[in-house]
Amino acid sequence: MFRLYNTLTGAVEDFHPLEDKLVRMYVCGPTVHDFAHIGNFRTFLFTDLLRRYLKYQGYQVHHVMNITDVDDKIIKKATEAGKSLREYTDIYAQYFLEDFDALGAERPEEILRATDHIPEMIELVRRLEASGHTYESEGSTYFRIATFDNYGRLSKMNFEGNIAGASERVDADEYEKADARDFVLWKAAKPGEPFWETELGPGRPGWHLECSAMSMKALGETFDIHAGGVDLVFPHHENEIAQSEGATGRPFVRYWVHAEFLMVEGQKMSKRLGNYYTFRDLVKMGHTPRAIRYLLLSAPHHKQLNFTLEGLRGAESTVERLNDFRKRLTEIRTEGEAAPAISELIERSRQRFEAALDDDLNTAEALAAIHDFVRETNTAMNAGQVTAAAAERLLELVERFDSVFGIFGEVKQEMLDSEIQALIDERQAARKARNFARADEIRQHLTERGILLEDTKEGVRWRRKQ
RNA sequence: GGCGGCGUAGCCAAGUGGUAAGGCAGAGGUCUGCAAAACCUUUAUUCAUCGGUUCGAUUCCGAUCGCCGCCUCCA
Repeated sequence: MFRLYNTLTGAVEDFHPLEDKLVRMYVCGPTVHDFAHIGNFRTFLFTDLLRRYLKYQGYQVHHVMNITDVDDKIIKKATEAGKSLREYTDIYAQYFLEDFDALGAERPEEILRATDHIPEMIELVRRLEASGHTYESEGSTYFRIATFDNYGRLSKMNFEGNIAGASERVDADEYEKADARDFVLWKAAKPGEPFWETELGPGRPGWHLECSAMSMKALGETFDIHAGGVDLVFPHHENEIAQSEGATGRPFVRYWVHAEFLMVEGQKMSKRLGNYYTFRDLVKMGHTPRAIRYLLLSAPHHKQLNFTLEGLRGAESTVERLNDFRKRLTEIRTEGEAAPAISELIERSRQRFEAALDDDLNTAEALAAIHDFVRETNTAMNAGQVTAAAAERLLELVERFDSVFGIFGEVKQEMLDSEIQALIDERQAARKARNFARADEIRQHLTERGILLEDTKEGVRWRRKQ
């Protein structure tokens, strides 16, 4: 039985979707104003693993992800760049999807952009108005928290203790709100900023409104899973619940799942500390998308993960080993029946793998099952105990494992944009060079192609000739 | 100030009231003309510190130290 930690109830629960074999899930996607960093991708790779494991278990998954393409930061940057909102966000939305693909994430069934759903958002605000949850102030429309009894249930916030700190922020806020916790549904247009002319007046949507409107449009008023990073629990997800349930009077989401923060070298990632990495930064340093994927998935989503470059180098080795293992299995030609011990190994490994993932997606334990399986299979292959017939069954299990993790094998070329592909090609050339480091002709071969090799005590290093 | 999480070998990290998964790195070995690659074996008397509960605690409780998150845009 698949069990998931539900932030709403604070407990690990058996997972039962609303509809027998269909899972409806919504993931809060990126705000596209810059390249996404690896912390962002930890969340998206986690939700990718979640959708893959649901499919592994035979569910059909309807996975929706939004792209936030309007907010203060985007407006500021687009203006600076002299581009329209759409022109500007198109660029970064495209980069995001390229990175997403390169990391081996499966595309959600629907990817929705906020600015394509203004009418749905207006409609939602109208419903909230009708049920008395809103008020208008200086052309903006706000949600009145006092009208929603369950406010704070998801984040378990103690608002009493926060009042002092909160009131200072209210004074500094540029909008007039009746209560510090009230949030904006529809922001009045400001001079020089993009706006939509609607029945609520000229303006643009509040961030929280986007997700409520799009998720309910795509998945219905009540759906199974809503996921995102932990930092969205409050206020974003709390506000989504207020908006959605305030409008429909029905439960909004059944399982709230949150991915914990990614730490970098023991600290919060920040540009100031110089530990801020985008996916492309790491690729330019010579790392492969597969290893980055492996590392980001290697710890369970409910715990903080400490990202280190040493760990990433380790992940490179691990992923290469897994890839070599699979290749080795495909090359077995020995005839004969599969030995009973092989069947036992397959069954035992599969059960351990599933038990680990059933337990709130314990990826560390599931990977341990894979590694033990790899080692035992290698030992059997060394002993000549694996026939082609056995290898075929072993490979089936590898493919089953990989349908969830996506860490064996290489990324399909067509999924990568040319810049990323060029960097990976160099990396693979370098790996070959390392394997034949003392073979002069190979060295010369690479040198002619613009890759310089230099010997260090850690092995052969490579760099591109300028 | 309010609320919450974490601290396990050089690094990443799982886990449990009964005596420490897995990966990387390191060491040894198999194979190989020598290497490389591949593969195997091995590596924490110990789980931040100090107390307490218990027959027994890394696991429960308390204190201390350290790190982190949310409360404000944020994956």
